[in-house]
Amino acid sequence: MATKTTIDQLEKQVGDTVTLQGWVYNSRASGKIIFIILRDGTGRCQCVIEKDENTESFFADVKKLAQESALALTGVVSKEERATGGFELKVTDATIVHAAGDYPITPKPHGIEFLMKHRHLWFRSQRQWHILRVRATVIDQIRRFFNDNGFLLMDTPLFAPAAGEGAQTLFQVDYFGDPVFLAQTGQLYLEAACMAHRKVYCFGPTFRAEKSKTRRHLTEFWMVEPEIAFASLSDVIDLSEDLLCSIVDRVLRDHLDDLEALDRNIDELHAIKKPFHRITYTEAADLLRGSKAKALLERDLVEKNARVEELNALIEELDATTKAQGVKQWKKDKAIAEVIDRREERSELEEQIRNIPHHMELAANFEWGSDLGGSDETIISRLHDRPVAVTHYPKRVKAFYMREDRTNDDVVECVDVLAPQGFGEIIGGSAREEDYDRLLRRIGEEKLDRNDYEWYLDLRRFGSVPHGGFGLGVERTVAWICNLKHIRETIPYPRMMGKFYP
RNA sequence: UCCCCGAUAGCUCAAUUGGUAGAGCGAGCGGCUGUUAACCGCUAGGUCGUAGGUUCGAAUCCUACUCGGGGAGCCA
Repeated sequence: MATKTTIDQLEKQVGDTVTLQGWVYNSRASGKIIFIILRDGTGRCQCVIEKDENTESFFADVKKLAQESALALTGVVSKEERATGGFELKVTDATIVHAAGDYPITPKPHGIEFLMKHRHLWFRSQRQWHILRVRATVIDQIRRFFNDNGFLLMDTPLFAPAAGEGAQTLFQVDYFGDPVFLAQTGQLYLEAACMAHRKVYCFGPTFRAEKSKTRRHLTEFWMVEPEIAFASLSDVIDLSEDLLCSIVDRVLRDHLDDLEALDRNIDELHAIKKPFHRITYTEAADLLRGSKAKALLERDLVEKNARVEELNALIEELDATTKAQGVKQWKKDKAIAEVIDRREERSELEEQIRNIPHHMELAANFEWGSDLGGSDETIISRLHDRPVAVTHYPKRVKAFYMREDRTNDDVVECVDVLAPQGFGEIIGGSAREEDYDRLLRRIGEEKLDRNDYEWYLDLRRFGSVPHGGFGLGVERTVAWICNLKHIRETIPYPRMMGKFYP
């Protein structure tokens, strides 16, 4: 009797007769031998069926199975260098669990619209499988980090009566006839909770009705928010460093194979160590206006133009291959697929090249007082090899609850942590205003309705202390760690502007 | 809300620039004993996003709309 096992256990079972249950990832057959790449959720394994007296009863049926058909295969495990994964199952028995119909996602290139429509099937594909494994570990490490460091989980409501920050970007829902909003942060509730439990965090989905269709935005995403009583801005930054380092270390420990499959530069991740760079907004503004930023963009322009030339030549060459006589079809297929990729790269570069002069202008003419734009963040993060904590933004571009700098009323004690390699903001946090009068004044200045914040003002009436925290976006973190161009691949079912299927 | 790009077979793309709509993959049938996105032969598969316009003639040119992609603003 063969024992049931999974593909991730095969290295301990060489020589044994085992049963694998899984799905046909790909299959190739000739007259008397079938190669099935079986995937079982834990990995992929090549299974070989040779036609003989043992296999005759099912050989023809298995040979006909379409991609993603489900089956159980029994056979002897061997080490096999020729096979993907390094192991092979020589099949002696097979049970067809379900013969699949015409599976839409073939092992050929597909467009993003098609893949998104088939997200429920797409995440069976190899690359998506690796990404979602890393996501699960990132989330697990976040929970562990806080649980192991004395933080208490405090769930905050998803139905919220008023805005946390700005009301324009909230989803309104009908709550038994009353309008309420889907929460875009649990922070205010956490501030109350940290006065009861000192160190707390919340972790859950959050909703933003921002009308942005970019690679960095989802309307529903996951955010973890810690909040600590008796904490200064510097304590908040220390915590963000420790958290990010622990996430990166854990992923490097447990997911090297996934990162390699995703073509992630591992050295760049190994470089993520404390301390991060800390600069003030004012220093960032100087940096933007300075010669380093200018030189970076000028070099960019030269390099990107050179790359476009390179791509032009490459595309021409590949095009010739696809049209040449006597070239094997699979070589043409590969050339066509590469042409598509290279053209996409080229059109992206061309857009970037078009934007660079504008970005240079924005950076060179950056005025103290305005918020850092996306291109500004990219410049700052690319001028550093580790994450950068940018602190002390002008008061008027930040939220009302942020603590005013007691030495300079124009700025607040806040921090944005920018991921390296131009990935941009993954953390936003601050020390919170603990002074009753100052907070009340800020509520007035922002023209918020004081009545909505009476309970929040209570926190400044009864044992108010300095406190602070931050929010970390899970999807942006995963995109950075996995080096993904687009955030939509970091969550099983992405919700974006105008998209909620499947 | 604004700017740029796109829409042709189930999928990914061609169509000599205005002159009879084509290939690969996938699907079906047949062949092949070590394949790595296997290979070889045959078959089926189309209201060229929608609606107008220009023209002897439109997938191709023009206008509007719809949908999608990328970016700006805003943000994690």
